[in-house]
Amino acid sequence: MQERYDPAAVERAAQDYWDSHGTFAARESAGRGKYYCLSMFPYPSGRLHMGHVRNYTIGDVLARFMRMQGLNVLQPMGWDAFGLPAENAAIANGVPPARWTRENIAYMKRQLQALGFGLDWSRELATCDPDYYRWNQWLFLRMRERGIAYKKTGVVNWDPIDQTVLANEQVIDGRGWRTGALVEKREIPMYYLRITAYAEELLGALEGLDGWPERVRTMQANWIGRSEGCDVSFPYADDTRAALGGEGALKVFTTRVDTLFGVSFVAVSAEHPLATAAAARSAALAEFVAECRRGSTMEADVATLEKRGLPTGLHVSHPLTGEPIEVWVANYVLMSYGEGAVMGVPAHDERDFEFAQRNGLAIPTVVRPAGAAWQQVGAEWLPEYAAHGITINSGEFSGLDFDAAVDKIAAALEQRKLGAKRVQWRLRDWGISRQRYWGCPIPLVHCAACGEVPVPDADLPVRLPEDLVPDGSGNPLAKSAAFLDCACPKCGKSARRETDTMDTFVDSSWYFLRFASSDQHAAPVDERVQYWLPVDQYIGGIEHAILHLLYSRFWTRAMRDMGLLRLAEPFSKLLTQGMVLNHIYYRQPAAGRRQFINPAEVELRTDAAGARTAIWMNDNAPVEQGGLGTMSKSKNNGVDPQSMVEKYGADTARLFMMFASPPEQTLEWSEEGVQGQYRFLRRLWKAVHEHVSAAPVERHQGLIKIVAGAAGAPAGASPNASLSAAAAQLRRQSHHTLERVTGDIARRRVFNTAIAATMELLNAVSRYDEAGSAARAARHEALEIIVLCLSPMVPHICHELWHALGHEGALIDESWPQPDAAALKQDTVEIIVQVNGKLRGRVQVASGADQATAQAAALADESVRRFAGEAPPRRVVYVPGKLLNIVV
RNA sequence: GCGAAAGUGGCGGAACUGGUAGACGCGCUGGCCUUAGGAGCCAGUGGGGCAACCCGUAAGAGUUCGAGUCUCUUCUUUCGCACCA
Repeated sequence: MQERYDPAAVERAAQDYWDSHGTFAARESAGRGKYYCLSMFPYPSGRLHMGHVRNYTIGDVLARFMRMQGLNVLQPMGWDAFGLPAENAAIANGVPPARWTRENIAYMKRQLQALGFGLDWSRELATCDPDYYRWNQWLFLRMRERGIAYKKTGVVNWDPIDQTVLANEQVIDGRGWRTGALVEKREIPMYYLRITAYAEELLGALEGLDGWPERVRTMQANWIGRSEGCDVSFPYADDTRAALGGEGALKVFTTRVDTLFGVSFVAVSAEHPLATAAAARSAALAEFVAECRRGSTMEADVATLEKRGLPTGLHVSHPLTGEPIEVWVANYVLMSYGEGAVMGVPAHDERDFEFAQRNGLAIPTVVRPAGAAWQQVGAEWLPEYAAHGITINSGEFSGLDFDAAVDKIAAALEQRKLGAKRVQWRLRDWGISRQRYWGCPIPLVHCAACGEVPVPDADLPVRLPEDLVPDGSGNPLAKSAAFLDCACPKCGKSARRETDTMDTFVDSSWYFLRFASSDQHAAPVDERVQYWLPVDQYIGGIEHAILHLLYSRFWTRAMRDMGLLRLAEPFSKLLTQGMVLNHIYYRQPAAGRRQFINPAEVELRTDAAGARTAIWMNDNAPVEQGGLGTMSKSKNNGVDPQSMVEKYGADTARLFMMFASPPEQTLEWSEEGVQGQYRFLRRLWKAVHEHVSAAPVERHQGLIKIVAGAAGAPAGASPNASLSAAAAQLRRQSHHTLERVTGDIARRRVFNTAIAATMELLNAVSRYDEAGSAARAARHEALEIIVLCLSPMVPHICHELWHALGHEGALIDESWPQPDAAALKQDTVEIIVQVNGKLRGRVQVASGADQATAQAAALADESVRRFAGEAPPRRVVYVPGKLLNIVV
């Protein structure tokens, strides 16, 4: 064994060993439990970032741990390779997205390999491979046959100068990112997947997902958003009938039909047919509707708009009283939710209250609290006004509580065929059409004679040409004759290919299934999915808590209903890792944009007064401190994992990631912290080196028995009996550490405390200075436990140290040991003594001591007696083995 | 705006089931050592106080023998909001 820790050499050797032995190639084999450990696959942006390193280290720790637990582990990796950044790179550099993407994949794959992740590379896939996306197309066609995929119009961001559809992130302050033109909303035909057909099941099944964080389940439940309410139709009044040229009714959905008698207006969205009709007759209204059509389609933008509206001058009739009610157009009503119209009940809804006050509309009170605290709402809004209560001023429906009022009013509406109770979902169908080049082509052909014709299965995949270079103005597929021109599969006449591609969320909605049968060329999946799925542990960023995970749950069910799977939930356990943060430093010029400065170039100085100043080392002048933020290119605060690996080695990078915070929380980058982990590994190396060079190491079969053997104790005797108190104490700590680490990884899924525990053990080994064969054996055992416990986190150095400690085989093939109960046994325990809940002393008592014994021991303590006084205690609380609280 | 979560020393964090607040690490202070290193070793390090002790987990209230942990209110930060992935 070398005296110096040389990470580069150690890591190369360990990786060569795993590669040449095919250690991580997963095999299906009966009789052994399986463990499918999956980290969310990366977008091949060019280089790995720290978020990836964190994500994949967590996965690798669990995969290696479970492998040592004797499970058949599958840990695959792939590439989420379609998407916008490749097109942006093409616009900037003129490189075709295909080439850019493939080069990025090659580079990032080398980075992943250098980090020593135990991945089965034989199953690697990229979503831009025709072998993969042909099954997207195949599955899409099956969904289309079943009515799961269907066509309707949808709203997109339109850049009028570039004549192109923009993604939300390409809209900055309502303007196109390249042209600066005001963005418009535009309706175009698109394909949708009927995820709402699964809303009930997706919501109900959340309850059974007990391996998922509660907060993710809550977020999904809120996203699906089941609400029970009532449809209400407001028949058109004469003026509206005249304007629209016919009979009809305005339909709204409400969860508060008990307040139906408090309606003082109805509001429709700017896209609603009634708004269009009214706008045709009024210039002011037309202007307002046009204004609502400008700006982005993002809900967050819409929700923060100033709530405004205009009357249409048209009326509808109240379904029960027949009173005329004016129709307004309001910018806060969403066409995509419910019916695109709402009834306004200002007295009992805060938004309607503000709207009515602003526009001088009536605010009739129709509900009072059960306690009769008030009979009429005031001029200032109070949250109580929206609470359920007793109906008033509601004709024959007055005096009812919420449930009764809803039942009676809904029944009355139903009788008149003007409404009925209904469940409404917030969840909308999933629009998958993208007017973009770098994605999976939608396999349809447009024929003048036959209309829209699906591409026959035998002709799949519809290949995406890989030599096009987008320029930002529209979809290059629509300009490529080679792609566009084709023969109609039905009539054979010349036809045109569909140029829309699929949302990249489609690609990622089933890749975890494909890993189980990535070499199957006759079908998307085969029987092997039944062996590997569900994923036992899925790991990824919290930012995917809703969309990706919900789409995957839906897609899996859709495939189940096609008979391709016997599985509903794809992910048994979910770990959502926190973001990686770093400091932000910048300078704000008098005019222009902030200049962000990389934290690696900044030095923090503390002046005499204790104030901390950040200095840019390039010019030795101060910079502004912008706090902490997620690592990103735009804030120039990223740290390149590559430089970490080169400087300290993969093990140090992995160890820091696992030590700096628990996996679900944000992780703050710290160069000093990384150095600390590097120091720890060097100390560990040195401790093993000193131990093995002090005397020859015998070959050991495993742990523990060595102590009894080396001390010459008779077989069957407790190994501790022949040990010194200090050696027995070291053994106890060794096995206690093993117990803690096992629980932390297996049960709690936290690694920072597991690492802290092994650090404590190494500190104890360093302090332990007894000599002799028993002492040597106890020390040897402690070092073996440290190396075993750390091996999932820092596998390279542990691989090497395991050999140094006298083992022939590879550490990764070792099984995870059980703590030795005999080593853990303790005769006395320390309990803390409180007086009135305040800590006043601590005493040693026998392990199973009863309350009287503990109390006597406690009162022998001088400090306890002083606070407890002479009078008998009013109450004594005793928690055996832990604490005694004397209340006086 | 709506939905979700998190606030503990100078810093990252620990305290798992309501029971010793600050494990472990970083930083800092003092000392030692040396083939002077971005090395190693030892000691100290929440605040106040000579001490006995007192105070202390974003702020404020409450439940309890006992609250960082449970409840309510407020503040701050982070994530998501359907075409970034």
